[in-house]
Order: sequence, then C-alpha cells, then structure tokens
Amino acid sequence: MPDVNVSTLSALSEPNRLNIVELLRRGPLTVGEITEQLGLKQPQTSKHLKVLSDSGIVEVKAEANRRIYRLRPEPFQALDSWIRSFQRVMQERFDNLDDYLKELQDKEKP
Amino acid sequence: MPDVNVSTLSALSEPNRLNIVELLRRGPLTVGEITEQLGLKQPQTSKHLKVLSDSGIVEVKAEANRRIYRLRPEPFQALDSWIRSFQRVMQERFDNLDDYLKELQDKEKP
DNA sequence: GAGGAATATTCCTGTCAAGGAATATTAAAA
DNA sequence: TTTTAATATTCCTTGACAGGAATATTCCTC
Repeated sequence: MPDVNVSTLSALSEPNRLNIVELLRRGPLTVGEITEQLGLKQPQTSKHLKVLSDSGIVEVKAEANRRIYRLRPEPFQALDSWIRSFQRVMQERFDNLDDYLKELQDKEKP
Repeated sequence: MPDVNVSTLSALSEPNRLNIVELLRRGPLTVGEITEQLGLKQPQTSKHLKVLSDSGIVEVKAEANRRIYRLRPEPFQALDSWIRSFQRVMQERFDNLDDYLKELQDKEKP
C-alpha cells in the first residue's frame, strides 16, 4: 500500500490552493501572474505558495526579481498510485456487504 | 477537466479519517470495530464518520443496533480521473521551463 | 546609491475544526 | 419494562489556519 501524505491532501484541500494548482497545470507562473489571475492579494498568494512548496506540490525557480512556480509531478503520481491500489482492493470487496453481514451473525451466534 | 471536490480532499486530510478509510479498504466495519482497531473514543469515531459520510466517501447501513460503514467508490474514481487528466497536461508541459522563460523575456522586451 | 518592482514575512484577529466529557437515542435482552 | 449495548449528539475548550495590513527583503533601473 503506497503511503499517502496527509500534507499533500491538506495542502490541496484549501480552495485557493486548489485554484493555484489548477492554474499551474497550464504551465509555470510567477507570483504576480497567479495573484492577478485569481484575484488574490499578493501576500496571501505567497503564503499559499509556501504551503504548496512545503508539501512538495510546487517548486520555485528564482529568476531575477521574480519567482517562477511550477508543479512537481511526484505528489500527484503518489496520490494516483495510492488511489489505484485502493480501487483494486475496493473492487474485490464491493457489493459484498451481504457476506459481511453473514460474518457478523456468525460472530454473534457461534 | 473533472472537478475535484474540496470536501473530499479536506475529509481525507485528517489523519484519523485517513486511517478509517485505510481500514475500510479491507471491507465494511461497524463503529465499534473501527473504534477498537484505531484506539479512538467512540464519539470521535462517530464524528469522523459523519464527516466522511457527508462528503460521500462512506455510506452507512443500519443493522439492528449497529451501523455498518463502507466505502463508496465514486469519490475515489472522481479523484483518480482528476489526477490523471491532470498528469496528462503536466506531462506535456513538464521540462518546458525554458520555453516559459523565453516567453517571459519576450514580454519584457518586445 | 536612490527609488521602485516583485516577493516574502510578521503580527494581529477571527473562525473553524478536533478532542474531551457528558448525555441523548435506539434497539436488544433479560 | 427495566437494563444494557451501540451509536449519535451536544457543549465546551483549545489550537490551527486563513485573511488583512503593514513591513522587510531583494533585485532592477535610472
């Protein structure tokens, strides 16, 4: 079972950060561009980017005055492989509630 | 672009809830079983299950005195398809930072 | 080197969510 | 029908986190 990083999930669970990620999907952007396109204020953008950066979702490249942010693929790969290994097991178990109910009864009346 | 539900992500971003989900992977469980296996207190378990239930990650079946919780596959499918559509676009853009830098320069010096 | 962009950081405040403890609810069992 | 088991709900408190505003930092340009 691949380990899911809670920090990845919690970083993505904030709407503005999810928007940033959706935006960066199209390619790298500077803080200013993100700020403008999402209608945020610059400090908040920087803060959200820091959270995304700390959790490894995003990486920075300094270019003179500017910081260019872009997505890192690893966290998404990890998340994906978790979900898929997940679905594999779920598929087997799915629609087997009746089996479980029978087990439960057996526990009660041995 | 498939829409990711923030509520799915935020529900999964709490460690105890993620543990519950990992546990339910093996099959449906009652509140008591979850409580015991994770060493939680029963009220907290119920609260976490409510959050998971509200976000559609989990569903309940009442069986006499007990409530049997199990995973619903839909949120995971949605999450998976989002990530994969995501990775498709990222793949194209990946390693194209140089292109972007050139664009930036063009913007500055037209 | 002074002024001005672009970005990060700090401090403050309010909100919200999680845990603890107690209690309510429902169904089973005696 | 009283008691007991399984679960949900409420109230309270505390801590984390997001936004606002101000300020610090870094680098460019003149």
